Amino acid sequence: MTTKKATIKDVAREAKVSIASVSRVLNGLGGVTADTQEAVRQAAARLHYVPDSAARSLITGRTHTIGAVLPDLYGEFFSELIRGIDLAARARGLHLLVSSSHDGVEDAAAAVRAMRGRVDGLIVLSQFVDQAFLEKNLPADLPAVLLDSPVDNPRYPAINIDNDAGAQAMVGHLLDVGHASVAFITGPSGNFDAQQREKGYRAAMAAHAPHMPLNIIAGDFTEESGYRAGRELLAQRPRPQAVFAANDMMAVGCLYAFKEAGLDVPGDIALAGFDDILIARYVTPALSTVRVSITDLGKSALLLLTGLMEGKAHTSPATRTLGCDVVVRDSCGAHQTDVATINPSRAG
Amino acid sequence: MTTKKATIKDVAREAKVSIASVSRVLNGLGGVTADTQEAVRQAAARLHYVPDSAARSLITGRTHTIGAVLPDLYGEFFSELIRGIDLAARARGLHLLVSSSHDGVEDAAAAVRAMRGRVDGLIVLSQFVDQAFLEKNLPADLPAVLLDSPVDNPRYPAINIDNDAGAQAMVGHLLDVGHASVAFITGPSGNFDAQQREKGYRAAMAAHAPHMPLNIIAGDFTEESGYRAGRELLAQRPRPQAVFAANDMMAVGCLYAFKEAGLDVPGDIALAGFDDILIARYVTPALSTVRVSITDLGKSALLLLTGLMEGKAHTSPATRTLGCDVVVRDSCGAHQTDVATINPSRAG
DNA sequence: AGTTTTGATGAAAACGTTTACGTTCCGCCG
DNA sequence: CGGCGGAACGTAAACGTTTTCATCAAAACT
Repeated sequence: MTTKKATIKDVAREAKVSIASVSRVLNGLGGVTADTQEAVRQAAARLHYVPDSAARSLITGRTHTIGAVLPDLYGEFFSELIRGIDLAARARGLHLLVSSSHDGVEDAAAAVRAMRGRVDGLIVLSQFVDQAFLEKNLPADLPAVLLDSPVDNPRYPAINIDNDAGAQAMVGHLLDVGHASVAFITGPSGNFDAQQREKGYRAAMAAHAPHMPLNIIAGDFTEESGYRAGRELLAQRPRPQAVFAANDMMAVGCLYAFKEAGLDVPGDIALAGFDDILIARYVTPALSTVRVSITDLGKSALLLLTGLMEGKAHTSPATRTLGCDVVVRDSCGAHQTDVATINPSRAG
Repeated sequence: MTTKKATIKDVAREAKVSIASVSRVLNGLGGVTADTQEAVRQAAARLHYVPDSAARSLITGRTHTIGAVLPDLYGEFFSELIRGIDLAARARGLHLLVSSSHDGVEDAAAAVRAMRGRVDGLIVLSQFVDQAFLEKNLPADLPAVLLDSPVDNPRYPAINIDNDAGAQAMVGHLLDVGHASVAFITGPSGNFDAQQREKGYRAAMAAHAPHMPLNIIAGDFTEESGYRAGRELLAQRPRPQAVFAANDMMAVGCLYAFKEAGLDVPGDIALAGFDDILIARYVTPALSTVRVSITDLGKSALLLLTGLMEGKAHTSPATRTLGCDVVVRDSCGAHQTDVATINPSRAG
């Protein structure tokens, strides 16, 4: 019973062949007779041999690992994203190195640099990442794809959620159902998603209700800020007939403000959010929202990345867009439950 | 402008010293004059030198990476767990390699084996993992800690959630509040958590209501199974006064079955779950449940693992237990909202 | 039968580090 | 003044692979 770990040499000795042949067999390179194959396989099994990945990486220059740099793992969004990435990575035999929980530019930079040499490619989602950041911290030879980023550069392909179209569709829906005045609760000012959703709100209002004044309240994506925004809206005279929050958590906060005031949703005031987080289905009334398939986002990112890694560098456009679906539940006052696909330009 | 990545040799040449000195400076090993230090530092900066981690791992045998093997990333539990692990790992300068989404024994075995050589330590959470599995797939020299596992062996320290005490406390609470008959919805039969929660239910009933017959319905942790169990319970005569589901998702499913039947919760029937998932707070009525700090679980696991990696092999007991808190909300019929710490034996 | 082609195999170089071991130099003590 | 110890630094071995190249036998041609 050997307690040391077996190396390729041990297998070679055990199988009475050279290390080259062992390597050939185990990597399926061919040029080996069936007999030696068998001998090597058995020897390897007998010794419980597992190739040392460090040595392999050193010589091949590949790690079979991809890295994911994320701002924080908190909440459903990131867990779903990682899950999507991991699922797709596993299917292609790749490992996943995650690095999250950094809340400053320096933190993010360190995370990206630490990936150097450990991964074959990188998926980056961070509001701190812009063109300059990448040029400074990203090794030139490391393929990377950006998520949810305003950077538009062929060297760094990006996948974005179609926030604009999603928001437009939802606002359009609210207006269609008969709510004349629609208020909007924004996300944090620096957030790219939040900006685009606001843009969509403005565009939809301009298109469908050009005569109505815009009604925009500041929020920061937290439930708490949604609650505050809700109270603010309640104080308005006349009260808006519908409220569209830039994300679901704020919509939920808003809902609690309305409930607290004794209002009936959607009877007295309609409400809608964005993201379709799990909770949306479970609050009362169930929240109408805009769904984005986060798992798909992760999957698309990985696929795009592996494409890059395999050398098809500039065949694809710099930026892709992932469509959203309006999910009509009870909170918006349209009585059927239905899913309408808004933007069919799904990436992948 | 060199397009190739710089190696230690390039730095040595640039600084006009030997590679050994470069290594010494960059690793802070001492035995170098201030002059050479400075020269090396500058050369390294000039060339944007970053040590190759594969080469380093090969010679040192350390990767500065720890691996997490999980069954699936779906749901809040795993996202919180990973977050806890990542947070603690980052604080100690360790990277995190995750491997999830495997649903068979073979899958799990492959995942564990693939970690060989890539990580310095392993955190494993999988219902497929038992003593034999570990002996077969885990390299003898790889430190590992188990999560939520029945294995009790000093070689594989484990951290478990105190499901038993948590379940006992909740059932005790339900009885205390005045619900004479408490039914229980089980989890999947193979699941360790589920088994322990059932054990807790039985123990609490035996202790507080020895005359009452046990009322156990099968479930599998899904919302759907909770719904079915709820309908089954509704058909019982007499109807139980309270229902304790082995996890929150089933409790939610159950809640919908009750609502559908027009029952008032907790007026007509009380309800409680286990896990304190995010949704628990948002359903109506808010769900009473047993909270376990999953982030702490991840953190404790990582701390225990680093302890192992640093050689303190057998100083700690084989199994630790992480306490739970009963969270009283509206669904159980006790009117105050309150958190009571049940088991103060927190690991860490 | 002689020559070429083919295919299997092994020897050895290479990857970029860390580190054990020499070497050199200098100051110090006896 | 000779030897000795220690600090600074360089040389080279080692880590475990993959891969190129040479070798060799056998099969395939002429």
